[in-house]
Amino acid sequence: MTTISAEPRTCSVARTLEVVGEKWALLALREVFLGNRRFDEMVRKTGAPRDTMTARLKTLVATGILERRPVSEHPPRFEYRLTKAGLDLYPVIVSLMQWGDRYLANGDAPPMVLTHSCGHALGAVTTCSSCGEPLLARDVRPTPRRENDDDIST
Amino acid sequence: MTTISAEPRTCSVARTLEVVGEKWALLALREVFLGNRRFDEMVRKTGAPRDTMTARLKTLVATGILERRPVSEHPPRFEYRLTKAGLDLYPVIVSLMQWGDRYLANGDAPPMVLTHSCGHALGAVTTCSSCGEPLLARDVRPTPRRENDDDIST
DNA sequence: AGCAGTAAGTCCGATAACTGGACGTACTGG
DNA sequence: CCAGTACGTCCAGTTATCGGACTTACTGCT
Repeated sequence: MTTISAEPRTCSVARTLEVVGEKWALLALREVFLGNRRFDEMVRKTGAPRDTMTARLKTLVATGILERRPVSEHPPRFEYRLTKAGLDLYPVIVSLMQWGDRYLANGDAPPMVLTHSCGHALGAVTTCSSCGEPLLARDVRPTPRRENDDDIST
Repeated sequence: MTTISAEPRTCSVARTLEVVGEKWALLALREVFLGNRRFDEMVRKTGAPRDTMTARLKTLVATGILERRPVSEHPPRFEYRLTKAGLDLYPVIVSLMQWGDRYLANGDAPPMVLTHSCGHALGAVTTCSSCGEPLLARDVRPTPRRENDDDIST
């Protein structure tokens, strides 16, 4: 009875990284979140090679994170807009930024400050949706599975 | 008066991605968060080439995200443990997982469920630390700077 | 003692991806 | 007509990644 090699774990982290797990993809998204939806702008503000940006945008569109829509017919111009799925990647971007502000700042002020609509500078906290407490790694465990951990029963 | 090219924006997202902005680095971290701290285990569970894993772990250690500590002298064995900085990357991993669960599940159940110490299955919500509201991209704006946006005054 | 096995890497050659820069096309505005 | 912008594509050179074999240092079994 052959067991399918359970080894490389397929989890949602891995799946997500197949799509956005690369510097330029995430930086392109950062720009879109900042309101810059045009190809050249993304290239300039991120520093990505145009080729690479083309490729990343293509997969972001293919996965339904961005939508490429014409914004002018006659000089053919396009805009990349966030879909619902794209908007939901905001926590990823914000947590990356938050971490960088804390640990890569070299004592300088953060290079960019965001303001929340409540009027304060943004600090993001990831919380448990059930109890509302800030999320700490030590408070979280994989839920034990009914079946063998390495094998899925028929 | 030469202005430093303001073009490729240096923000904390970019800085953070220089360190963890790659699939295998994040997947290695996922494993450490799940309690697998050994080289071979990370290789097996992530599917990364051993070479690449070596390289990633090296930079994670160099940046102070992981600590490589001997766990046995005589068969020389090592363990990679999260530092404080490493633990603070938890929100990044969790948001990636969360997003994958929502958008890459194909209607299947999430491949892994986490349980929070409050007793419920983990759903993570990123909130504003000032007002506590769930964070939506549309409620956040870059804080206007005093000086020109592209130039830093002397 | 001899053999199998594990842990933690290193080394290798083939392939794939990334890179910067030049180029193409389709326009607008002066 | 010329300069400029937007949105790419094409190229050739460099770098990174990949899977697999190999090394070193042990332990445990027979």
